[in-house]
Amino acid sequence: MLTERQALILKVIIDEFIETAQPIGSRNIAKREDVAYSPATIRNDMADLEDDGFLSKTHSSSGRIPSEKGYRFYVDHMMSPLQLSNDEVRLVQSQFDDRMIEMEKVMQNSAHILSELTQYTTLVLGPEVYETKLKQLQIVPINKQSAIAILVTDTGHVEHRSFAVPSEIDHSDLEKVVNILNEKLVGVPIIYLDRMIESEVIDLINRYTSNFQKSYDLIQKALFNHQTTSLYVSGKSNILMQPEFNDIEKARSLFNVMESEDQIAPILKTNQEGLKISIGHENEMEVMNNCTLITATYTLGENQIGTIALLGPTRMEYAKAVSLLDLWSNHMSQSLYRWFND
Amino acid sequence: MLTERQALILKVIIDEFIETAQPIGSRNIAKREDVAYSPATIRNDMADLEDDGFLSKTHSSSGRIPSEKGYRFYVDHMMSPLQLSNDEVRLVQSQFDDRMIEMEKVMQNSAHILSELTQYTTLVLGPEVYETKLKQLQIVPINKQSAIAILVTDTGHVEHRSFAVPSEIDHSDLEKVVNILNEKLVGVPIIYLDRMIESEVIDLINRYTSNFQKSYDLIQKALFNHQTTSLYVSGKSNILMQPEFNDIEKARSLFNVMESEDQIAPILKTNQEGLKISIGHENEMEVMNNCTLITATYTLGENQIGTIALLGPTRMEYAKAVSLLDLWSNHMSQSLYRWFND
DNA sequence: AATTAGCACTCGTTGAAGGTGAGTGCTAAC
DNA sequence: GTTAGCACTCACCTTCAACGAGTGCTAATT
Repeated sequence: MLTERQALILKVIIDEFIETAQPIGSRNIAKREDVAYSPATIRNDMADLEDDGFLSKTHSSSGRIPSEKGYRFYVDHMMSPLQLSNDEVRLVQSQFDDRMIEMEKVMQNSAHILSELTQYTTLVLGPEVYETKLKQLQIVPINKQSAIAILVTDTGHVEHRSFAVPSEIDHSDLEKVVNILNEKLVGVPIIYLDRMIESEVIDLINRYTSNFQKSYDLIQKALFNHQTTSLYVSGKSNILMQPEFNDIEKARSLFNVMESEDQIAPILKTNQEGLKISIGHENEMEVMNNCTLITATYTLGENQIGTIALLGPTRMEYAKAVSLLDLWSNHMSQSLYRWFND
Repeated sequence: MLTERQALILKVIIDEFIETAQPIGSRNIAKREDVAYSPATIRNDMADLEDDGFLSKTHSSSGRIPSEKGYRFYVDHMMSPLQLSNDEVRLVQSQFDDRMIEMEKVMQNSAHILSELTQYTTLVLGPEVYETKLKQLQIVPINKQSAIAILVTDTGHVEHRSFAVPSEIDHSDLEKVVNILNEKLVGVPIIYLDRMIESEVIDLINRYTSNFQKSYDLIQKALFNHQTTSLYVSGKSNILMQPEFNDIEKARSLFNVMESEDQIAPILKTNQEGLKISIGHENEMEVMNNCTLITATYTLGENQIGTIALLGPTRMEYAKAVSLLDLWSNHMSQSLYRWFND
């Protein structure tokens, strides 16, 4: 479809535009060493590329900028994976050493490091709680009126809530109920806890005193009654550094979306395996129409358990972003496998 | 020092400027019902107020804007505490019901609600860990190679870290060590844990097998080896909504500071009791020279344990910000007292 | 037939010039 | 002590012209 020369010109324009954020003119392209054609020739090809929708102009006599179709072609057919620097690779590897590790920290850290390395905003969506299984329940009394309930899952996720303890309930009551719950529920997937309690535990508890029931109610409220989608966002303010957000209104509306977990989480969830790149209007959300979102999934064993994503302007350093995200998600999946599979 | 009329004019200018962010002219002041003087009279007083440093101009024929000295005078002498709306008061109260409660959630929630109510950025600095005492240690094995160590304090703070377990160490070893630690260390202030271990526990552990020592090392690394300053920031992007940050460069530099816990925490720490208002250049940090920071401390019993602050432009709704922060910190202190003192 | 040189044309950007209006300071009158 | 009147200032807006980076088209060159 594209001649070799057209492809070269498209690539040069995209590469330059990614770097400078300025429209690219034919004369500047001709100056490059790897381009051996005159400005006029280049102009002809540019006109063709524009006709075919790969380029556009900001006004009738301006240089060209890539269109979304241009980026799409670039990403699908011409992008050479960037050789990451040794420093970068080493930094990524060092994040996954064998020392202390737990889900929250991994995700937080991932968001942080990737946003540092790319200067884009990083979004990490953690494992759905219901994919994981109960490892242990624990009650820690704080004082006469309050206690903390702690739930640990087999992925090392720790949930905790404190709650008020009515005076008629003794800590030993709580403890006994927790023992019963642990006995019956350890190993049960979090999502089935409710059903399991219904069928296996309720009867057992009802056999005992009313305090047991009350204790159970407390624990139930504290631990089983809330959904957790764990979303970590880092480098939100990097978006401000991009010239496409010099218009402060655009920055404001994008920030508003990123502040809202409800709006972000679904975008990250609807996701096939591997890397996915959504350019400009391929993003459903209107405020992201001048952004690119690259998502990668990570796995625990065979299960996809979460998503990690980079959000930047459509003028994104695709090669670098893709390479990094790929490297990271692979390392992460491998490490999770090592840590959480016996 | 100021005549009554001058004070009135100063107050009107500040009130109007807080609302509109525009320089205020004499004619507009004269139009107000509560001002019975002609523009010329007002102009004379404005000139005097400018001579005394309470007002300034953006250019020679512009209206007046408050100077930092003007705000300072306003805050110290003329600000009438705002009657908060019933909705607001009720909302604040409802946040401190007696149900499930724990430090992290309180702080997170405080930051969130206050930034919603004020539209400024809210910063909450949590209790220094070393002010609190150990309530319980716990180890939860995840699988053969990893376990999670959980530390609970008497303020309901929960720290947890997972760590790799070498093959030669059995979970029963870990458990025994934790038992010893709990026996000796419960009730000890977190800051003294190290010393206490040195003097009381090490000997005890050394009497047992080398696996005990290794187990202890693991736990030590996981739990006792990191400082926690818990800083919660909410509504950072609110700063973007303020017209004084239409200049995106200013917004960028302020964001950079707010992203860095190291730079923010000290500002919140150096703090006397009660409310403190730092206007413009009273803030040491240069990027905050056009901001006002209002900090309030909250207590647990007699001890100040943390700080809660609002950051906005110098043109801040002082009356509302102060009233809300005051109301909130009082409620918070009272609730903490109820929850964490027997 | 493909490439390139030449040239007229487009249009955003910059800066100067002039008009407008909200504001001031000063003086003189009330 | 207060106010009316008036000249003055200056940010802001609009208009206009010059500039230049870029284009498209045509004709010449390879």
